[in-house]
Amino acid sequence: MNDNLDTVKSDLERSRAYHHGSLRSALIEAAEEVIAERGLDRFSLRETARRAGVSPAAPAHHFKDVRGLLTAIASQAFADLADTLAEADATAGPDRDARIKAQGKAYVAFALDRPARFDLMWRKTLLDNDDPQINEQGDRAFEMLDRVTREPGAPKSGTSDPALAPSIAAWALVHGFARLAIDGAFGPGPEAAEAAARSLLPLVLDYLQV
Amino acid sequence: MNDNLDTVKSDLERSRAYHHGSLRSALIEAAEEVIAERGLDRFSLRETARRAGVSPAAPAHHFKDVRGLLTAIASQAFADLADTLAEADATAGPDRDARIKAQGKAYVAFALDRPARFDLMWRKTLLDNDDPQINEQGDRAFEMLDRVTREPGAPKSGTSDPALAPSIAAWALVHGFARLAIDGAFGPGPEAAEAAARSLLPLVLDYLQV
DNA sequence: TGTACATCAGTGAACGCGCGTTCACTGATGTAC
DNA sequence: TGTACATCAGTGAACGCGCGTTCACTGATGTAC
Repeated sequence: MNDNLDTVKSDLERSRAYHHGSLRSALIEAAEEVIAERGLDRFSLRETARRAGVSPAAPAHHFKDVRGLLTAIASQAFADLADTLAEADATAGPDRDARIKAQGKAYVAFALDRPARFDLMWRKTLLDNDDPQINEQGDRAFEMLDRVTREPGAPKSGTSDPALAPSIAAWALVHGFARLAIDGAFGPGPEAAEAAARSLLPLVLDYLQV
Repeated sequence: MNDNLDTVKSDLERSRAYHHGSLRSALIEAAEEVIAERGLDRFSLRETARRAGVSPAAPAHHFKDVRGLLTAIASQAFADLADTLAEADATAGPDRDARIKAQGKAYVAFALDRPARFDLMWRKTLLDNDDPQINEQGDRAFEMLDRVTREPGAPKSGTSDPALAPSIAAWALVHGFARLAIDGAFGPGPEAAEAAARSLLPLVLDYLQV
């Protein structure tokens, strides 16, 4: 208990310290904030450093460059997505159709919850596509969907086109719905997107017959 | 005939002329080239002017600002999309299911044909969303899909959720497929995207039962 | 326990860059008479 | 058909901006003895 108290420093103390202590995660947090507020197009590393209360040269000690920071964020986002889908699946009970729908709703909810971060996940030109982590986490997320959706009877890990088709169909449907909602096709602002996800998505999912 | 010959100038002559004659459309063409080559994130008005062989101040005589130029391009793109869908629909014959599938394939083909332009159409932060033209053409494109897909028997222009659901399902499916393909989810490069559209998309469309 | 020293994680100033837009201008075009 | 003149569509230089990254540096931390 005393140990704990001793190592916990106030924000003030931490801000005064020459060494930040957890700058890496603070930068990630600040960057997500910047993206959420200004959008991916107006993201900047300098602004991120400013928010973290640190000089513009500081991030270089934790990330190779701006692309490295963004890749770390996207990688974590894919990991979160995979976890979210796994949890939705587990909560949905045993019925296959219910599990697919639960994952679909969770996918859209994930996207709408933090749309700017969802943008980043797919803006490949800004990311280091050779990073092993981001690819691993991306695969993990798709595999969650694929495991339930795959045609019953198809080999578990078949990668031929026919075996993939139903999973891709489900993925495309929810991905497209999320994108359209985020991009304002159902009306401007996050409210319209949320409303569409609430009232329209359940109906839409009924037209997917896998 | 002579009239024609007299008014046709060689590229050289035109490039020398103080007045360009058709700078507006030349700028649009150059801008699409820049976007296609460098991607939307690295688009610039100055580079566009450079390609059109004109000073950086020239575009201001034809477009209010960079956003105006991009909006004009996106607006034209939506018009093209609507036309493309209409043509696919007309060519597909009378069968409803065939028409829906034809439009779906045309939608994806349109997106993959010029992915950077497709990006622009949905990058709302870069566009003037109050522009009446872009909204009109966007609506026109969706209505093409909606006209075939709408539940048989539902009122032609019902805008209630249940009436929209099948059309939105179709739209989301093809939009999501196109986005995933463009963003490299089926493999890197345009070849992988084209291959997926060829071999996977027809199978995927079978899981949509509207 | 105290000290010397290597390493680590910051600073802040400076770099060069390309951008969108504005400005006063000028050459070309079109129109009224 | 010719001329005066307004309008149009360009020029090119300059503006201020914010950016990512590099540099030599320094203060703090941790470790070997």
